[in-house]
Amino acid sequence: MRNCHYKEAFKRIPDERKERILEVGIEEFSSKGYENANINVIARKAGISIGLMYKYFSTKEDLFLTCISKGMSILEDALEEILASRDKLLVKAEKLIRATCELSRKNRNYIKLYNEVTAEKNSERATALAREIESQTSRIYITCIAQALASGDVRQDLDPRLFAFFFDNLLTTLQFSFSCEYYRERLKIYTGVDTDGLNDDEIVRQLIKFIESAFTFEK
Amino acid sequence: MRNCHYKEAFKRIPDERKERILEVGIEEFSSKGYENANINVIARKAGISIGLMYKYFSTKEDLFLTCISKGMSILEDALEEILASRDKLLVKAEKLIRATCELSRKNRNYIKLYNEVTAEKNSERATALAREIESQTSRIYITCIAQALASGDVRQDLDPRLFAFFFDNLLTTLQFSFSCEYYRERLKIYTGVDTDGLNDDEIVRQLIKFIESAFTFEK
Amino acid sequence: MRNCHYKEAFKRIPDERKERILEVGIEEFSSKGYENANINVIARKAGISIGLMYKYFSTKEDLFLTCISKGMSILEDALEEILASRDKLLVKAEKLIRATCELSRKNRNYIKLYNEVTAEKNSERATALAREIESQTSRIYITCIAQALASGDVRQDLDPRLFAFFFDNLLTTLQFSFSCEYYRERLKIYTGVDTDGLNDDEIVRQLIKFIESAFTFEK
Amino acid sequence: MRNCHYKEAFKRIPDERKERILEVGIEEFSSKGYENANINVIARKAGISIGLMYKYFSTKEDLFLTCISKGMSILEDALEEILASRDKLLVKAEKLIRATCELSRKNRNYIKLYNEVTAEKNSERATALAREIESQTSRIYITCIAQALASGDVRQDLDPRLFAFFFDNLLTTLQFSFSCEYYRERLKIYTGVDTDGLNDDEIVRQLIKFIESAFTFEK
DNA sequence: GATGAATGAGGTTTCATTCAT
DNA sequence: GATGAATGAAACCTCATTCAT
Repeated sequence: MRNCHYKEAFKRIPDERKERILEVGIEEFSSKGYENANINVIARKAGISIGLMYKYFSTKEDLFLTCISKGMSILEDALEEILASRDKLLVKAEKLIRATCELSRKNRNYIKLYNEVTAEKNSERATALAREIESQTSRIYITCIAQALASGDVRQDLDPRLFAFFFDNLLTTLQFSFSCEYYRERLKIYTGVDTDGLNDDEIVRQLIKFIESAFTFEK
Repeated sequence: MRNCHYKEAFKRIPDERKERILEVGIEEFSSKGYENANINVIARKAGISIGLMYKYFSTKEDLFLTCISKGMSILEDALEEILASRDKLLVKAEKLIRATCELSRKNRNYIKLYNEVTAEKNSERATALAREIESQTSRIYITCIAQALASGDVRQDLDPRLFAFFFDNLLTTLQFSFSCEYYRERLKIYTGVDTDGLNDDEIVRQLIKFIESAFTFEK
Repeated sequence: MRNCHYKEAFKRIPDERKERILEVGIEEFSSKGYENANINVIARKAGISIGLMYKYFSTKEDLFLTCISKGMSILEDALEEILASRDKLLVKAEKLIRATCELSRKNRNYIKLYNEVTAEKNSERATALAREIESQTSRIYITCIAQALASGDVRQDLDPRLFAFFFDNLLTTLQFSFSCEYYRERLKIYTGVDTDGLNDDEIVRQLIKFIESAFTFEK
Repeated sequence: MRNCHYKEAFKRIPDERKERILEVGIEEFSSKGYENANINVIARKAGISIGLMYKYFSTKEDLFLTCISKGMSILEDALEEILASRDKLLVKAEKLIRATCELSRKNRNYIKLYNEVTAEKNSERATALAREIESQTSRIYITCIAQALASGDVRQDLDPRLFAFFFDNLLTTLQFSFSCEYYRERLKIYTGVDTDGLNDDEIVRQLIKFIESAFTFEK
């Protein structure tokens, strides 16, 4: 995440206030969606005046983008730590899946915000956001798999880019399935169990099985 | 999809007009999102008065839901035909993946509409929509895998419900990756190639590999 | 009531249908008020098409006026019978009061309609309505009192017109107090008892006392 | 009148502006009725934007209720002053009648607003309004008559509650007869004279006679 | 820097009335 | 005579943004 969507003034205020504004913003945007979120309400809940809000952010959109920056980098950081380890691919994968479950339970707001972003209709904004959010993670995923390929740890005819893509697709939907209303109900329909009542271990185990050798005869 | 969200009057009009209204509605909702879609614009583009629109649908939301019903049942029908075949699981899977690619290219609007639905923030509506949209498909997926399990075609320690879930997750994100702005850019970031320039065959082949024996040593 | 507000076509239809249309109209106008009544709904409830409604009445207002004509003449008829009798004034008054109570309990709709009319804001319409509705009754009241005056039955220094006016004021508010929501609650506040639980006899007796010699020393 | 129907922001503005908004509102509501009054017009005439109007009042209804509060308390205050005096009952009554005439001529808008309220069709709102508006006045009227009863100033077999009710009925209709279109024409029909041309003294004198010993033989 | 009062365009929804069949 | 589909003006209300203090 490089682009910065706040004004100079926002940089100068105490971290605590920064934090409060963005937390309230994330809460509002993630629970109501971009259109239904109300910037006047966000200002009030954050304990600052609406005038000051506009000293910090030029538009509602900029506030939204700054909230996203914060939310996404928190999510990224958690996963990148794991990706940076020297574990073998499947071990990393398992750790990532487990971390994804935990992260989703703890940070529903951030995930919902991410979900909101993925539904962006405006082409320009969507493209810019995808670049901001997905570039780094994708690079790391691809590198990991490429390394596994080089060291002969995985089948040689796989395409690292597409496999990284598929794997991230699974993690992404898993996140949503823990956090976002529609996906939560969908998971419940598939498993027959409420998301909150699900056993993470079982999901991790099955997902590992799935990517390890889904739909193949048992050996 | 059972629930019906239009009024009696809508049932009585010629199919051609029904079609036009819903097509325009789907175009508007999928390109701008629910909040930014404008019913007056939809009415005008569909060539009817706004008053008549309200003779057909009680609220903007009902029009939206009817658009969704139409869009989703078209998508479902295409996939269920394949699911009903007597092919072996992996063959079915391949057909499904290929059909998903084609469907997504041809019906971007419907997929975008589905994507809009998955981002629904209102808990009640999200739950109701998930039930309407996911119930039948999930049941079929689960049944297919359960049958494969019974006939020994797949590894015996998999959970049919979770595997169906994971597989559908892959199809869903694949759909989005062909149709929705954010996901399209994300796919481009992963593959390095613009979605329109992608070779479906390669994606199908790699995805089959992925679910067949992802992350396992080549034999 | 002389003026007629319906079209030729309305005259020609069977009485039963006339009756039904006006009854439904009275029900709708009296329960929702003129503005909130919906002529399309009235047509549907009366079992005729809206097109036909406009064959019978040029405008919503004309339907309203015709409903009023019907409602008011029913109320008038009941009272005029009493007024036409040869009883002495106080006897007539008592009969009128008692009849008013009964009438109000039985014909809440008509009274509410009358109440709606008395709140008419448009000066022209208000004037025309008052003339249509009040002329005859007022004339009879005045005549009665003038006759009582001539025969020495009442104090000689009263003005028949004003006394008729005051007396009718009391009857009118009494009607409203039995039928119209606001006035019903107001009566409850004054008496401490719900209108439905009130004893008509007591009201009649007290009202007779009131007009007979209110606020004077007992002899 | 206790309940408050405006927002905090309305409390904070200068009295002059408060006054202007409510005066314009009362003018609009009383001349057109609740349904036909237009808040955008009220805002424009009051010299404020519609947005600001909604900062002061949550809904059209709340603006209406606040207008009523103002109008009714002005009317109440004028009468309560008289009621609080130590005059004998008939003296008080005469003062009240005379004040009612004057008040009605000077405050036609307020009376018309009150008239609008008395025609409220919605049961809940009607009940709430009656309680807000009638409770205090009724209590005072009843007390006055009860005191007169205790001191032997009036006939001993009257019911204070009903007599208060009847007396207030006369004052209420008198008010309407000076202010509201329908009632004005009705008064003209009864008296033969236009309301504006009426001599208040004569009305006061006759009404006092009416309540003092209506319909009784002269002694 | 900080405030919050003020703006006003724009969207959803209603319903009296028309008119082709 | 009878139908009811169709019209479209108009009203309430929201909220991003500005700016005087």
